[in-house]
Amino acid sequence: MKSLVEILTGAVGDAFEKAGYDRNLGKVNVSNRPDLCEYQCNGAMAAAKVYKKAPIQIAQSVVDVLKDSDVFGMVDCVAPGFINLKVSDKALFDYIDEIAKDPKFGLSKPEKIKKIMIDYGGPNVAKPLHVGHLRSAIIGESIKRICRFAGHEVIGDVHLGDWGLQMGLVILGLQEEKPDLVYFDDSYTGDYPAEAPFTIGELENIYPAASKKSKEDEAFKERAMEATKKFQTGVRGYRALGQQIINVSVPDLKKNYANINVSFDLWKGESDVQDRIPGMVSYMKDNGFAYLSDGALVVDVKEDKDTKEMPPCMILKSDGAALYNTTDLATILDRMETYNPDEIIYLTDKRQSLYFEQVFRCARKTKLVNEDTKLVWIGFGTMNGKDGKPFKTRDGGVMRLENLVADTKSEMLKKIKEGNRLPDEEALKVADIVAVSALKYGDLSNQASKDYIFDLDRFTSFEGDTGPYILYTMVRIKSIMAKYDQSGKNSFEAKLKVPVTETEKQLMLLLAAFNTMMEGAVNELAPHRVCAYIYDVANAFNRFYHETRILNEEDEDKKEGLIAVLGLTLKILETCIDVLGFEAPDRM
RNA sequence: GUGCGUGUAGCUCAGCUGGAUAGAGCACUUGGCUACGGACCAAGGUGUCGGGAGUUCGAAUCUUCUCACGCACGCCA
Repeated sequence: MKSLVEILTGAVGDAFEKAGYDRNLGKVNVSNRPDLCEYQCNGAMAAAKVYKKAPIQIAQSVVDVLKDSDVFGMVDCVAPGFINLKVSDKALFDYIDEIAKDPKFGLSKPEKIKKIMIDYGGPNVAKPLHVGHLRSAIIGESIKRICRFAGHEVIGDVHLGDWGLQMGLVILGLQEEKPDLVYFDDSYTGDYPAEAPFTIGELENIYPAASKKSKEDEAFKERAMEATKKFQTGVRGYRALGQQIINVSVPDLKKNYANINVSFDLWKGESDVQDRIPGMVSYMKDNGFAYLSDGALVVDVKEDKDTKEMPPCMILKSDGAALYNTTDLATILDRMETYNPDEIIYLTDKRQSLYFEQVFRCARKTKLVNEDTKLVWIGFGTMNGKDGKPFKTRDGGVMRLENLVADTKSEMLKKIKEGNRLPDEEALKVADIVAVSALKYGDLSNQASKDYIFDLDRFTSFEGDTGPYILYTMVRIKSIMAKYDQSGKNSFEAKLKVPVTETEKQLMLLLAAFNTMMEGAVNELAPHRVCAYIYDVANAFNRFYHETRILNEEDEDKKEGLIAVLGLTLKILETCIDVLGFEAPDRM
């Protein structure tokens, strides 16, 4: 369905044409001078040069044609050639009435439904999630939901780090502690126990201890690398242990992600594609893509138009071992063969920019991907503390994600209890929900590519541009609608009416722009646009609410119209926060 | 050295891809509760848009030069 600005653009385009000018000059935008008009068209100024006429004359002749249009409630032209417009109440009502009936509120289906894979999360098994994993999870989850809302087929893959040195460290650490385990007995040929030889709690201690030791003790480090190699080359006991590490880690990871409303469709990892590496490597060699350079196997990815240095993409280290690139390329191969997606989106720290450019070029050059499969990389900035440096715990360590979430939740609980509106048990549940909104909104309202400052006080505040403020507004709407229903009516059946006040119209104009906003968010994969939008909607609603008596409105017909606006506002806000990855409680 | 990114109000951030007087929030001041949730609303002032030059009717936005900071540049991920 056409957006409101498209409809208005059509009408103004017609007018340009009727007045004897190119209809493409009729592009209408939301006004940046709300004191003067709701929409504006600047085409007359662009036309001036082409038609060698004063822009104000052109604008005037277009305005003369538009005067009769019932789409506009006001048309005006101002020097040097702005065309100022207000949509008519009736036209706005007709439009909003239509989008209210559409589950997607007027967002058109995509021209082509794409199969999109999103690679985000990227946790390592055996290592607890830390704050560095937060942005990938939050932004990736939102982009997944945005694409899905748009109508695409979306698969989210966590892409576990389950193949690197951390596996060897844990295995060795465990061996030091429990050398008698059957996994370390090379002569053992029977089945390994179904139960893991460690709990998640123990696992979380083993890794940091082993990691620390490997930094201090060179011999230990070498043994860890050896253990890693034994694991990677498939020594039975080591493989079985590796599997146990995954078995114990994954449920814990799922729990932690669930805590912040993040979930994945696929729990594949680096280990799943190892079988593909030998074939892929010989394919690259056989077809002349890969060659030896300083002992390492590389593929050149430099292009003629490059102005910068572009090192080759390394496929194998000089000792013949696989590395990150190898696994990522094999993963692309696997995804193409298993899912054949139209698009693969990666979310990583922005410092990996060059790396992904190399990998993507290599995948293209070696034809691991189809020509029409898009590879998209989204690099996000660092989450910093108030001092502007990467976020740390008070004593300078790496903050575990679990602790960050817990801190946010307890801060939220404190604030909710200050409000003293809810019984303790409910307060606890609500605090969790609101805390997630605080955390996610605080992150998503910034542009992903930029660094941002994590400020717990600000994010958990009920005032200003925050998640809790948005939720507060929604809770308020719910409360009014519930009261309306108590009088025996059904708020969801209330019918929209032509707006009666200016603030109501302003709110409706914003609701009508949902589809335009969402289209932009989809095209740009930009959750922060959704945040900016709901903040505007919440503000417009609160302004409207403040000066409008709703339940006390005596004219039942008017009251029904007002309730219907509330209902639509709520539904649109709910849709928006859902794509952002959080939800609203009924009370708070 | 090469490349990429960032620089907008005291602080945290927007700025719809070239439009009118550059906007929000926080903080600060003031006003509004017999009100549907006052966790709200209204009002108040704050800017060399890092700097210079250019492109044109018009630049925070495009080009170029320059400064500051951050990041990345073959066997880590």
